[in-house]
Amino acid sequence: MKHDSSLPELSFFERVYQVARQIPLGKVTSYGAIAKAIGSAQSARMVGYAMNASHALPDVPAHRVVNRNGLLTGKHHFQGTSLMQQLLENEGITVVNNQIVAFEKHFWQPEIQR
DNA sequence: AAGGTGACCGGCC
DNA sequence: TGGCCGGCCACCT
Repeated sequence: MKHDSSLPELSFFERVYQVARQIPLGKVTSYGAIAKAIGSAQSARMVGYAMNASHALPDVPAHRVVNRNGLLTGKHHFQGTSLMQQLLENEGITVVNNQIVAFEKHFWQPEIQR
């Protein structure tokens, strides 16, 4: 039978964006943490892919997503050579050699989505 | 239309 | 210390 009252499932990308939009100003998280939060812990790579596609979307703070070591691995996907770093520094985060200083202190742990 | 390719991560030498 | 590998899955030829 048709029990089709279920809501349309959000796509993988949409779930990524849903989490990313929650990252508070002045905080950062990692690709892997987002992957885990949407129940797809081993798909960190796809999170990176999704961030790449988030370019045009409003309210997706892609600059607040870095790799597990606090390295700005996505910086080359922003315009200019240091835009990502500057956006972060505007929010009070210090970056040296593409690495966030006191990373743990700024890390924001996404809540598990359900 | 099948296969290569990632803004990754954890595990393993 | 550093490199490789497998897993994941949407895009792009």
